[in-house]
Amino acid sequence: MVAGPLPAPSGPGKDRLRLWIRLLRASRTIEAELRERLKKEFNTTLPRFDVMAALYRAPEGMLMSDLSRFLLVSNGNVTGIVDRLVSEGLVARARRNGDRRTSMVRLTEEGSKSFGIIAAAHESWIGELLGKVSEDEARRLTGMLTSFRSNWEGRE
Amino acid sequence: MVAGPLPAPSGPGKDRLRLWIRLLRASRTIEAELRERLKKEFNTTLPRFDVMAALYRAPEGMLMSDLSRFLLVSNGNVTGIVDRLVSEGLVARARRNGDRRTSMVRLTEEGSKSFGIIAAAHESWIGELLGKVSEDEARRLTGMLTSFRSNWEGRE
DNA sequence: ATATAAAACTTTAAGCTTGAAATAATTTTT
DNA sequence: AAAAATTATTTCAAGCTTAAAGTTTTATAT
Repeated sequence: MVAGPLPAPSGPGKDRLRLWIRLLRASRTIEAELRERLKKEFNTTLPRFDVMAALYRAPEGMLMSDLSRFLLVSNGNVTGIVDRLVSEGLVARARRNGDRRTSMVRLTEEGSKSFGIIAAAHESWIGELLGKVSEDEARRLTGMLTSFRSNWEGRE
Repeated sequence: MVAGPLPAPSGPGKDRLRLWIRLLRASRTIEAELRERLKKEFNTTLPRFDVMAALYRAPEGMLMSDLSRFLLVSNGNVTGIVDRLVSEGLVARARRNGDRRTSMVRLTEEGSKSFGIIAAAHESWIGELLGKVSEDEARRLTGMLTSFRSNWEGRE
């Protein structure tokens, strides 16, 4: 029994494997393009952008653990990124009276202004990069991915 | 003109932005789970797995630049990962007579055996993690992502 | 009240990642 | 043939990433 010269994978489960590979390649392709443009146009990075985007939606601020949960990255990771954003004056940590273990992290005035500009460019880039996906197709795909997410969250 | 307390984004282009966010979250969620299982079950990493998967499909070997192009990562990155795989005895570099700048990289006997085992587990994990996506839906999604890719490759 | 456990973070070590600079070999131009 | 340009790869510095271990503070149990 010989496998032959690399036939297209087939059999039960292969459709899902193929889906995963396509999904991964699509997101890596777009991610690479965004990373490059963020660097070139605004001298920043995707992780910094992600943190700022999360904080932009939360004017009252977020805990480090909120950030880490929301962004799907580890605690220690967020510490480093926030450290750098703080040293650049884009983000501030505010000690809390109630619980001295935690601190509220939020955008500074400058951070908020800066993010607004970058976010506008970011949105138009996405429009460009996904331009060939019709609005209708975009909604259908989004729907499928949303149902994936709720299934995921509901797993034991 | 006030933005209001964070309404769901709407307007032209918002559907594509939302799609991108969902796409990114789905792939990060799955990636994190795979990374954790690869570490726990086989004491390896996703980048190592990716390199070995590419080499598994190419018994005759691949150039470093082939690997880097195929995996969508930088040249220097591949150098490091291959270095580690070589030091673990899973991959070998073979100098070529024709062009002494390049070397053919391929799986060793051990690497190939090891990858076979890991790949089987990997495929069943994907089946499990995407289990709620029906085979039919998987094919539809894959089709959309494939057309994204060909559009992408055809852009100037 | 004291000890124990839990929670929120930070630190650390190892590895991944990129873009840019450096090396070395090959090809093209003059 | 010598010089210049190109190609394939590695090295480097800076930053991202994780899991695990360590700190400090708060909550719970005895």
